[in-house]
Parts: sequence; C-alpha cells; structure tokens
Amino acid sequence: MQPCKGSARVQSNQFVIYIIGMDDHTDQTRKPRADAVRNRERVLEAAKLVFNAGGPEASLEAVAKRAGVGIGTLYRHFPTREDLFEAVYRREVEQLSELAEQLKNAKDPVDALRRWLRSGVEFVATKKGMVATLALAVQSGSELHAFSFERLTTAIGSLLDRAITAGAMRADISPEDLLRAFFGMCYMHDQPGWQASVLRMLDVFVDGLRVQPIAKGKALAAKPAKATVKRKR
Amino acid sequence: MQPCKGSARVQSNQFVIYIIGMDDHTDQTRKPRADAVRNRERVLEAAKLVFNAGGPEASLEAVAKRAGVGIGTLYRHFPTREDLFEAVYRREVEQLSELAEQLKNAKDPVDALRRWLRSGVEFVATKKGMVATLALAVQSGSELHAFSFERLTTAIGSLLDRAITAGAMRADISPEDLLRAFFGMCYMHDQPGWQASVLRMLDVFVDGLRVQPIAKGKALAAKPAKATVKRKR
DNA sequence: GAAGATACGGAGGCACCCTCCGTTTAACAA
DNA sequence: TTGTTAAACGGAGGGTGCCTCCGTATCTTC
Repeated sequence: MQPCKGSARVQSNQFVIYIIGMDDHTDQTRKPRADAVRNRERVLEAAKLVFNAGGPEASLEAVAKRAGVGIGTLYRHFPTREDLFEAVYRREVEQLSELAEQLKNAKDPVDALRRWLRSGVEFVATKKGMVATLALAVQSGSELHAFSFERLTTAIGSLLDRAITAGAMRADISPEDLLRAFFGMCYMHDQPGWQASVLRMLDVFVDGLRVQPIAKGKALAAKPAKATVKRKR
Repeated sequence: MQPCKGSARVQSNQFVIYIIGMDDHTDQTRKPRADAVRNRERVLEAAKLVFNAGGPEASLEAVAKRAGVGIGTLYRHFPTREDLFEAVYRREVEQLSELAEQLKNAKDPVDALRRWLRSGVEFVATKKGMVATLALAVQSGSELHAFSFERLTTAIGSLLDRAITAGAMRADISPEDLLRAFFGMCYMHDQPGWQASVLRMLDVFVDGLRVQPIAKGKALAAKPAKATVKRKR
C-alpha cells in the first residue's frame, strides 16, 4: 500500500515532498513521474465534478472513468474514499480557514463568529458535496482524515477564544462542539429552504452562546450585546 | 409491486387493514395469511438487531438471513430500505411523540421543550441506529417515509407553539427548523463524548430560543405580542 | 379436499468495491 | 541514445450487496 518502498511520501498542500528513507540509498530525489502528477490532477478534477453532481456516495469507478484513468490508478493515489474527499475539498476548507483568520480582527468577536458561520453556509450552498462529505469522513471516525476537521476546528477555535476572552460568550463550549453543531445543521441541505432555515438556527445558536446577562448576575459587562440581541434579520 | 391486486393495503400502527377494491369483488375480507404476519414480525425483529449493530447501511440480505427468510420476502414486506426503517423505529418515534404530549402540561414551556430535546438525546443514545436512519430517510427526500418526521414535527411543534404563545420564545422558528437542528446535532453520535457535547449544544440552543429579556421581570408581559408579530415567515 | 389467492425463496443480472499483478513508461545514468 | 530500473498504469477478477422475477409452496375459503 505504500507507494514507495524505502521512502515515505508526505503531501502538503499542492506539492509532493519526498523524504528519503534511511535503509537503502538508491537515489536522492527522483523527480515524481509526470504521468503520475497529471493523473492525480485529472482524478481530482473528475472527482469534484462527480461528487458535486452525485453526492459523496457516487461511484469511484465513475470518477476513474471520467478522469480517463484506470480504477487501479485512482486507488493508488487515494487509497480510501475519504482521502479523495479530503483532497477535493482541501482548497475550500483552507479558504474558510483563512476567512476566520481575517475575521479575527473584527471589532465585535461575537459578530465575527456569526459571520464566519454564515459564510460557512454560503460555502455549503455552493460546494454541494462538501458537508455530507466531511460529515461522512468525521462520522466514520477516521483519525487520519482529520485534516479538514482539524483545520476548521482551529479556525473556529480562534474566533471562539477571542469571544470568550472578551467575556462575551460562555466558556463551556469547545470548538468541536460548535463545529459539530454547524455541520449537523447543514447536513440536511437539499431540502427546500434549508439555507434560510440553517441561517435562522445559527442565529439562535449564536444568541444562545452569548453570556446571558440575566443568568449570571454579574456578567453585565457585555452590554454591547444589547444592540445585536435586538433581533436583527 | 402492489401486494394485492384488487385492493389497497393500509398499514396502521400494528394492524393491517384491508380496503376492498371496487373493480373486482372476489371476496370481502380474506384473513391475512399466518405465515405472512409471522415473517413480517421476524424481519422487523431481525432488522432492529442488525441496524442497531451495523448502522443503517447494514446489508438487507443480512437482515433477511437473520430473520430466516428469503430476500424476496423481505422486499415484499418492505419495498424500500426506508420502509423498513420506518417500521423498525415507529414505536420509538411514537414514544417520543407521546412524551411531548405529556410535557405539554408542564409549567414552564421552555423547560418542557428543553426536556423533550434531552430525552431525544437519551433516545438516540439507546437506539443507536435511529438518528442516522431517520436523517437518511429525511435527506433522501422521500416524501412517503415522512411518517416519523411528521410525527416528530407535530410533537415538537406543539411544545414550540406553547412556548411562543406564552411569549417565552422567539416566534420565527418552525418545528422543522428545530427538528433539523436537533437531528443534525445528534447526527455525529458515535464520536467519543458526543452525548455531552450535544447536551451542551442543546442548552445553548434553547437559551438562544428564549425571547431575550433585557430587563427580565417586567418585559415579560409586554413581550408576547411583539414577539409573535415580529417575524411571520 | 379442491381451488384459487397469496406468499415464499433464491437464482440471476447488475453495479460497485477493492486488490493484485503483468505490462508500460518515465527518469536517470552511462 | 540507449539501457536499466523504479514507479505508475490499468483492468481482470473475486467478493458483496441491491433488487426483480417467477416457479413453487402454503394458506384460506368454500
């Protein structure tokens, strides 16, 4: 199952880095084969199309065929279905992650979180396959495919932390919690009206996340809340 | 695909009712065959075991085998996988539904809703297969398998209505919204710690649902009208 | 007990999964 | 250029599951 015998292959964003094994010193840095690179790209392209059209359950053989590649080749590049998912949606996940980075500088941390979540919904609406896919990957408990999940957790975590530190948000919620809730709500997209529904739910959610001035008698520092609490939308 | 030529079969909770067709008057009410009834029950029993163990994707052939029944028999009784789901979890859904009925008499309507949701989590924890199953049924947009979904919508709706009418909860959330959110959150059960996480999230959620009393005591009386008018949808 | 309605079961055709391995091809060295 | 060899290719093949179809068995009714 290892593509290279004496070496491990680590794959970062777009490039492929070869780490030379210690046991046999055949050669230093053999350039990756051109056909391999090409095929990998083709498979990704095809997968994106096929998954977006047919959902994450779509046939891998269809992907291979669309890519003009043998099924064996597909499996060599992406040993599991989730590996393929991961690769397909990596870019999207990174975009979301970067958005969080930007929002970190917003004034109101609660609003920043809210906006991030809303953008997430937007994303899901566009990249049809994404949520179901990631949800599936997460659900199957596959530790190794946690790239996206971890990345998003970090993203959401930074927003969350900031809001908590600012005293605007309850502190007993973890980024994982929040991500789970978010994914969950989006999971049933493709029913009519899902998008509006999810946006409503997210609003409720964020409202619920605020430190409640009533409950905690002293936490009145978070006055600015009032403005947003008003019930927008 | 119709089991009886000149008659339609309507299946309510546990019994099978025969409605005589108009076109041919063969006989009035032929008793259902004993073996059919027996096999149906066997399949249900087996399905419950198999789904709870192997999740909703489990093989129907495994179910048939476990039931000691041919695959054809299984398909005759339950033409689609969702039909089988529906039948298997019907009882559970009804229990949840009844619980909502009882909670309608609670004093605090918001708390009633909260308790119902918590019970839902309990339920999910026990009946492993249920959520994934219903989620799948819902997601696949199968109009006909909406029994459970509708039942739960009604249940949750009655609790919601009461809270809204009492002015304790924002009025722009539909039962479907809420159910979606609930299912979504539960969807990723089987990760470690999911249950605690979902409970936390539900708390957040219910908090977010309350009409936010900036000044608690006095605003309560005035709120209801305002809240309900606010956003109809 | 016979007739006819009904239900049974599993073979069979199809689709997909994934692995294995003989063949091809690209990179490198001479 | 050409030879060598690691690496990649592709698809046959064995396995599993889905679902349908229809000859056979069984039940109800008269």
